[in-house]
Amino acid sequence: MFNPPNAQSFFETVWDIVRQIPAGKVSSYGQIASMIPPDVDTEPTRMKRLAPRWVGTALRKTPRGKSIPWQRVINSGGAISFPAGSPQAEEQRRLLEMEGVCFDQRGKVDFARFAWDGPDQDYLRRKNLLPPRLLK
DNA sequence: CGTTTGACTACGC
DNA sequence: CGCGTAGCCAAAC
Repeated sequence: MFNPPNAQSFFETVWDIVRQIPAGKVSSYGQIASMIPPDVDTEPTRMKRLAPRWVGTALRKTPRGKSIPWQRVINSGGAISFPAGSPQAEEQRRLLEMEGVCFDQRGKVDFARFAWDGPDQDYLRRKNLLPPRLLK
């Protein structure tokens, strides 16, 4: 997906994309990853399962105080990826509910209602990004 | 400097 | 459906 020298720019790309997600909507690690062009050296098939994990890595290093809505990224199953009951999971859920995002009884978000469509075309072109894969 | 640890996902039971 | 797991490799210890 990216070589060590590119890690920082990859992280910043992730943070910038996450900043585009409006309140009340959610994205997934995989959806963010699907917008970032792969390295020319890397096999597309191989990066497929790799990329979302790096999005998680990038998000773990999210700088505080830069108003990045990290809480709006959840996993492909519609659930929060922090361990259930952990302080971080509860914080994320609280922030999302405050924005109007609902969780069902199993703790999942309905993508049909709350999935983010991705940034506008202009942003994609400006940043040289790919159209995101749509969330189910 | 070797080992462990992930804010993931697709896929097979 | 839900659950377990392989793949992956830079960070964090």
